Amino acid sequence: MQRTDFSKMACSIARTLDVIGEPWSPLILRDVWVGMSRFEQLQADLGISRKVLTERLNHLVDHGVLERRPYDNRPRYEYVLTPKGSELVDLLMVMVGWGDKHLAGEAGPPVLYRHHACGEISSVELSCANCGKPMHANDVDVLAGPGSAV
Amino acid sequence: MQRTDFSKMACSIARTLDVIGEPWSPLILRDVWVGMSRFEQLQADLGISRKVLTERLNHLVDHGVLERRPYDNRPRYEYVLTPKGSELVDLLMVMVGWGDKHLAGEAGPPVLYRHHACGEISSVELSCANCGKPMHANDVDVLAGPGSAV
DNA sequence: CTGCTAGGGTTCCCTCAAGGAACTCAAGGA
DNA sequence: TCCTTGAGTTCCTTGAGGGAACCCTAGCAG
Repeated sequence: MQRTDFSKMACSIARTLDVIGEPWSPLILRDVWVGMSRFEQLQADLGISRKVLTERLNHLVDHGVLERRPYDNRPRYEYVLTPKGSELVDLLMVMVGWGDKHLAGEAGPPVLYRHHACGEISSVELSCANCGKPMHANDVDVLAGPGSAV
Repeated sequence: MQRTDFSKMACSIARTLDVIGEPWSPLILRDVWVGMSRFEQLQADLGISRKVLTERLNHLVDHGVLERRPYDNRPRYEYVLTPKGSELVDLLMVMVGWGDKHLAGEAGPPVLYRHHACGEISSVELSCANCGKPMHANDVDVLAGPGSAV
């Protein structure tokens, strides 16, 4: 956990980091996304400490990213993405895109994504929600918004 | 710093986290993106420990995300985004989108982005690099790729 | 040529989170 | 009755983050 509290900064990046910025959280989200939903599965797949896994799962549930639901008469639970959590997966897909491009090396990408709409192996691109054209770091001006601290 | 080393995992998310997953790194990147480039500026703006700022900047430079360049005859340096670093800003823009939607509250988004292409205040949307249609968590199948560990 | 200032770091100590292993608890099943 | 399994909890050790003080270099003022 970052010792400095990011949640109160007037910055959506900092606030988002407060939710999934801790070590392991994005990887937990990834595993849940691809269908791993139980404590033991996650712990074994990630090799994460059980203590930290408990903390992260609680944190993600508290923030409405995951939902904890019983799946048996015994006290057994599984974790599934909420709609809010599914939207966070966008972030993971962009990470995958960057990592595939810059860090995959000779071996190529570890995982491929097939887009339902076109049936092709593809990757994500960022576009403007308004005009649909590409929208990257140098394509925008940054302006103060209504929630700015100043 | 996450104590477990993510860099060797066969996962582009884990590898990307190895580059910018440590506390503060995304916020440093944000500041550099919006034009803050010097050690003292970054330290003052973020309130980060000087020790940690030094470590993070070195790490980002080592990974080719930032470039350290002298800007005076005196030993003064500034940090600027490399092309690789600019592409990482995509990640920040998606964070902003999610944070604005789910965490901004009453006050509204702290910062707005005006898209050069259309001139409008907008936000990013994820689309398929192949067909251009929206591409989110539930719009893809995940398949093993050439660099998969199995 | 001496001292002052400013940027850009180091060094040091303290605390608290991550790692890891052992322990607990509830509900079936043999 | 004991065993097993999933899902945690407890406890100890180590090392990263926070914070403050210190250092080093090069210009510049007197």
